[in-house]
Amino acid sequence: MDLDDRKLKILQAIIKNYLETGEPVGSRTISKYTDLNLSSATIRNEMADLEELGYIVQPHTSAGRIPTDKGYRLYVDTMMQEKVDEVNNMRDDLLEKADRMENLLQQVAKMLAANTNYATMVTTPKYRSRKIKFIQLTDVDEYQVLAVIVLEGNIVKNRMFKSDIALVKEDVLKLNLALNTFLQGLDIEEINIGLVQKLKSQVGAYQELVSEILDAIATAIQEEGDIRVYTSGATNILKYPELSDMNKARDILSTLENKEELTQFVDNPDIQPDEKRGIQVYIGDETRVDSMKDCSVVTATYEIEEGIYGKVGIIGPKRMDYERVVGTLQNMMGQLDDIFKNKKP
Amino acid sequence: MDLDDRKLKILQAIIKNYLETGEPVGSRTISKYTDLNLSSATIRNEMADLEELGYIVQPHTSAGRIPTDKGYRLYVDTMMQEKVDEVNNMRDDLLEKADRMENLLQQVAKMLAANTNYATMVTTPKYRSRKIKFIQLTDVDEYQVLAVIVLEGNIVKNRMFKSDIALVKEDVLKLNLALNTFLQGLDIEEINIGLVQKLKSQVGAYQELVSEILDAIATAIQEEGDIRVYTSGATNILKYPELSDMNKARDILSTLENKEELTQFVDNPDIQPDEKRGIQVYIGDETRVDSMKDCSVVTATYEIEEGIYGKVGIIGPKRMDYERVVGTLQNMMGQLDDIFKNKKP
DNA sequence: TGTTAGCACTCTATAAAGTTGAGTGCTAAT
DNA sequence: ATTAGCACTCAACTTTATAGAGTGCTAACA
Repeated sequence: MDLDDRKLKILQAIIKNYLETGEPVGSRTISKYTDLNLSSATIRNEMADLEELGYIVQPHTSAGRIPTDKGYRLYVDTMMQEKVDEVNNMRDDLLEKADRMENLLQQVAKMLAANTNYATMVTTPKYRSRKIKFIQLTDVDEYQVLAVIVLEGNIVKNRMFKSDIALVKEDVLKLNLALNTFLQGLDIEEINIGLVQKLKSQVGAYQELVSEILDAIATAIQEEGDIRVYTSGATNILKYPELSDMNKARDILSTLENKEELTQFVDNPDIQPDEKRGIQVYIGDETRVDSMKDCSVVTATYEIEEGIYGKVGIIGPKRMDYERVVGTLQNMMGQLDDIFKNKKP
Repeated sequence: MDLDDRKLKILQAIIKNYLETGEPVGSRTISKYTDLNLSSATIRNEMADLEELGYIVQPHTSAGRIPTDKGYRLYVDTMMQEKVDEVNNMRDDLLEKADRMENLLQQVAKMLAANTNYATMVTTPKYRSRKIKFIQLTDVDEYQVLAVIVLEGNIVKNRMFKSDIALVKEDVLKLNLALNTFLQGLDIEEINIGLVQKLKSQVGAYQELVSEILDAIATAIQEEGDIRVYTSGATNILKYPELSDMNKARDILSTLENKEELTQFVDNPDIQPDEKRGIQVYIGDETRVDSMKDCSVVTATYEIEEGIYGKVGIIGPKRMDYERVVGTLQNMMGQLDDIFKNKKP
């Protein structure tokens, strides 16, 4: 027995219907609301076959059928016809409110959540190594100095330091110069003890301050390498009865609140032909997150420059409206591309 | 009929028991588990009185009693004996992980949530006006310039700008000087059109860049004035059956996710004698947040310097463990005080 | 006069039993 | 190969019964 055209059509009808209603779909429904013109009995026979093939199951003997993960997978891979979503003027809204990367990403999460009625996540882009572009020391007052650290890619960090000894303006300038000559263009791994010693030998009484600054630089680079995750619309999860079971809901919401587990969508082993903006669909267990075994996650990849990318994800029930979600995500990725391109005129 | 000592003791016993169990408390329970040595019948009589006085109610005829908001209020105001919570080594943990204000506050929210099993919120401190301490312009490359804006209180903001025309090093220096001479020490309201015109007349071809920078300064100051709210442990709400009703839970969680409504705890009209670190308890409707009518919120005030303060809040069911929460908060406020004091040696 | 034992009563929560209806699988006829 | 028809199943809902926690009231007691 194999999956002929009619079986495929019936399966599609079942899944479509289930996506809308969330209720098991019976043979009569399919018989009535498709143009196949088959009686419910025939549909029943076909359904029995589809069940044997593993695409659908009955929650219990006398109920209709619901799709299995395998069924959803087939649907997503071959039967879905993407809807292009009219997320009009999203870009304008985005630009208006967000002048900085972090805001932008948070805004993206928010808009997607509002648009889809699912929970959303956005990860910060993942950089490989980051080199130091330059450091600028400024004396704020007699005992305080501000260090602005600019990394490759124009990532700016600033830290305030307190010195135990009163600062002399010329010393600060000298320190600045010393730091830059030693550190400019270096990566974090390249800052070794020898270098630190050499640097310290040149700064006289300010050794302690320099230590602090070096630490700060290290953590700054480190933390820039960390992936952060923004989420939005977590409570949308509660709109879907099949996820509103108190325990499931708590687990999912915790996962969304804690965020750690979400980073695992970034490094995905299954690489995918790229014509679809890196859109990936994880169904149920495919998410590899235990609390999300009743969810699906759709992720898309945005790239801010060659090889530096992050993920945008939509988290909803398995019966989420995949077409719309994929459409919305593709649209959003387009908007983001525009923004990132426009940023370098 | 008035609230004599015995009634008070019984009320206290009822509330204590209800805080623990969350179940209506019957006369027999009180008769057995207090040292009053009264029969359940007597307790019943007293309970009837307490009900008439409005401190307790029956959810239905044949059930025990639960405290009303008025009952809780009396308890919190007069009967509670604060437990000092041993939040040991919290400070070390805090300092270790958080080198910056924002991180610190987020960390505070997280630790409190972990410690109390309730949801928590922390607001950023509320500044009055902020004056510009100095601005520092640095050319990053030929077309880009970095502006570091330092506000009074050592708040540092940085923005990157693109210039349409190639930047000349000396021009950037001049621009820097001009900006500082005009803007240093000024508040946002003091930057008027006349001043802007004068400034622009001195910067030759860079008028557009200056406009952008001024805009950025304005939004930087503005956004520093905005109160942000961090929350943590939102899902703890779901641990309490009386809040786990799907609709209540959704509403509460949304409120916590959206955060806007939470800022209203910052500006509190009821001022309070300060020996208790500004701890306030809002019971049910007192929160003035509709979705939280079944919750209580306990807030404490931290002050980073004279007049500049923010709030830390714990959100839980009405039957939250007020003693412990107040204790924990007082403790935490102590730790924060230490940290802020140590910051200026 | 305050306290208490005792009893009838109330009402929720839980369990048990009954009912309904959507949906199935199988068989026999087309 | 398709379909009408029928017996069967099972979750979901409704109804009825039962248990028990708790009350209010009364009358007796110290």
